[in-house]
Amino acid sequence: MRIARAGTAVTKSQLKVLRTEHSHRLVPAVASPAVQSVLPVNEILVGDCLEKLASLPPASIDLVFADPPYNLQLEQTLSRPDQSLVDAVDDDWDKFASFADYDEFTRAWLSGVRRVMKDNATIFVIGSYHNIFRVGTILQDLGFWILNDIVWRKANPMPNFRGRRFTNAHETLIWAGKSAAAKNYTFNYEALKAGNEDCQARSDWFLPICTGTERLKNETGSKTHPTQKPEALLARVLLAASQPGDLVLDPFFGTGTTGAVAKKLGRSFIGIERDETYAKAARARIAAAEPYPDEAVSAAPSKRAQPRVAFASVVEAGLIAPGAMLCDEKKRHRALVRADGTLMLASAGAELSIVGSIHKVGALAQGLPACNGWTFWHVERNGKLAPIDDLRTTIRGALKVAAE
Amino acid sequence: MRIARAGTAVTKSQLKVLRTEHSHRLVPAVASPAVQSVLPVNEILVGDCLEKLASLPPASIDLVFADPPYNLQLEQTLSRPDQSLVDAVDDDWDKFASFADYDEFTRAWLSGVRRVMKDNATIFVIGSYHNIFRVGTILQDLGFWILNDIVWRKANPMPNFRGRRFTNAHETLIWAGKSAAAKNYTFNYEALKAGNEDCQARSDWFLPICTGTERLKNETGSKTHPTQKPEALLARVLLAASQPGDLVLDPFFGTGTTGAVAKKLGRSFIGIERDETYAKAARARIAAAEPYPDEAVSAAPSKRAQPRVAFASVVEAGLIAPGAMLCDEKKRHRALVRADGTLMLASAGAELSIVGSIHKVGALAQGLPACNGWTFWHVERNGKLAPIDDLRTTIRGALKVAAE
DNA sequence: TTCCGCCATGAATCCAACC
DNA sequence: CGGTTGGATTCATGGCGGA
Repeated sequence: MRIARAGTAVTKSQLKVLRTEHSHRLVPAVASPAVQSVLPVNEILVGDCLEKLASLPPASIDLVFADPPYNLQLEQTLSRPDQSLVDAVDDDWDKFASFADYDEFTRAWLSGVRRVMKDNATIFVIGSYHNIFRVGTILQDLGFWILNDIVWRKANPMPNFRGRRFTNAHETLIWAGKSAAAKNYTFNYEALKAGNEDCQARSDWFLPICTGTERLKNETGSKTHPTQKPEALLARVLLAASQPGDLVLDPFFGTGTTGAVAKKLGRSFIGIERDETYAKAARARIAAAEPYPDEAVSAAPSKRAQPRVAFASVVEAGLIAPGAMLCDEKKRHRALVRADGTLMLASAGAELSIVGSIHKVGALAQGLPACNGWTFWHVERNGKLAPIDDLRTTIRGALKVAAE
Repeated sequence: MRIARAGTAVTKSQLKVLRTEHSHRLVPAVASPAVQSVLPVNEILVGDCLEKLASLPPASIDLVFADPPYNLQLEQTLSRPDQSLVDAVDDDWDKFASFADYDEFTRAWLSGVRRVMKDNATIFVIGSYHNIFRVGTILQDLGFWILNDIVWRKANPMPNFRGRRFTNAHETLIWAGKSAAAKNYTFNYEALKAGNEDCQARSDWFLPICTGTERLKNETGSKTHPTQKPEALLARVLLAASQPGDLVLDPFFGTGTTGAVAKKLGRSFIGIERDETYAKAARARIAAAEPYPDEAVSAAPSKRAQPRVAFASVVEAGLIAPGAMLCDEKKRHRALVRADGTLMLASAGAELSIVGSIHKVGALAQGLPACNGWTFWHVERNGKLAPIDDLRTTIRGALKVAAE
């Protein structure tokens, strides 16, 4: 049995699961020993995704992680404010002639993946607004059952350089079961809760993007793959929805983040990748990966820093009303609170149009280069002046419950 | 003209936009004065969403906020009641049929909404993983252009009682323009940034759900509407993507959160709601809402809206004399001011014939593809270097006085 | 050795007015 | 309508080199 062979440190409860699967599903699926023997565990299949999927036996996979092309549809170049050029994803593999073409491609690979999933297997697909809605629709149309959509909030996203949209600071993962009937999928609820300060794991995850030494580079020092995912993201996926010894399929393997994390966490993997350059880098990477000690294979609580609070959220929360007046401690300067969280300086007789952040307006009022608006501006409550920093403290108390 | 009436402090460039829209779109659309006169500003249209949308003139709306139904099993507007999801989860045909019904409904109302949107209008649609993927796909298929997907992270989501999934702690908003060609949509970038600690606004928003006194209750104490959205969410939408006086459409008005917030923020609204009970609650709520003071909601001055000033007029005004020398902040480059408002680069020993605009010469001096000459070039005054942007500010001040 | 400043960079559907 | 020009625009992090 390849699956049993590939597993490491299988616990009693895990054994029970394996046994159950064996008796109910694996046996019919692997009636032909010839087929079973070719299940390429911990290997990278280099070639076309659909062909390689078709070569795998049905109902053999425990978990799927898929990072398909996003179909970004970029048409121009983009420069940073310092005139440096953004290194965009312009690879051929991300180009599709139309939404219809992208849909056809998506339907094909998702159908192929669904065939090789065990009935209680689940799938994660990651994407952005360019493609994720199409992926989600097709998942539903094919009979998958969505369990959650999950938001990967990026700690350090690329800014919006032209100031014409919100900073695109997240990507979306869809987590789905093979069908609505499959209720006995793996979800390590207790472990996730224990690793999250005894608080249920939420559908929003806060993680940095992949940079630094984790980011693979080629000989010339440029990135090996344009869209390498952070290992922390894959770790959270595998820890949440698989057990040690499980077999994880990644049909868009790239440089093998899924494989490296699977090895570290005591899972097996099968990767499909059509680009030999990526596959080669993945092989070297996975060979160098060291499995963690068994007892370390559990979710680790993440550090949390003091959350940054915007003055706009103080206004939104109703702690101070638009139109209210602020002043400094000595009542020498006054400013009006606006609905969007900016201030308008109320200078005697002068132009009333100075509008800006609490910090900027505080600095302008005093003629200083900078100012901490939180401590400079005060609000009158019960005849006493209190710094608006007190309002921030209130907000932080509420945030602490849920924010990371 | 309702639109001009509603506008406040219309600038020259805005007037031009209005004129363009008037001549190209509004006039043909409102050929019949009777139709124009019935634009039901600040009213709630009680009835079928599609019918009411069809009664509105085309290209008349500045911003749309839509919170469509997504519970297939309870949705009565769908042409076929759906029992298939519960009873026959394995039946792909039934499943497809019910999704198809939802898709048909979605395509219908989104088409109706698109017709009444001005070309530079945008739309926000909110949903969860049950429906948002289908909404996003249909938005794209209808020609809308997605600008962002936005995640509303809930401060206090309902816990997951079964412990079989991640706590569903967010909802998704899709922000889209009417088409990819429409680039001049409203996005109050600078105000959002100023209200967010001078840091550009991200695609993930953290807000509490609607509870407490904000939550409408009926006589028996139960909630009036099952999915009432928090006003803070609507406030952020309106503050980000509309201007005071703009007309906001909400085709699923419910208990009127959009209308109440629009009134408070100096926007107009049109609501469509088929349930008279909800509409009645909304009317009372909006009547009780108090607008914030004008100066708390007026459009924040943005650099983009400032009138253009030619460097030639700075020279003409005598603020800097022909023959004067400019340099960059680090005194690495020097250029001579010419009487016609062009600069001549003074490179050491090399050809002196490089002449061009402040931007071109700045770019050439640094070997960059582009440069903002206003902030790059400096002039020495009283032993200190000041950017020539200061001179532009002086000119603009004079222009402002002359205009009044 | 440590600290500080400078520089590079990340899945990006990223401008608008004028001639 | 297309080409050209004006000029507005960035956050967090890691690496590196000099002090």
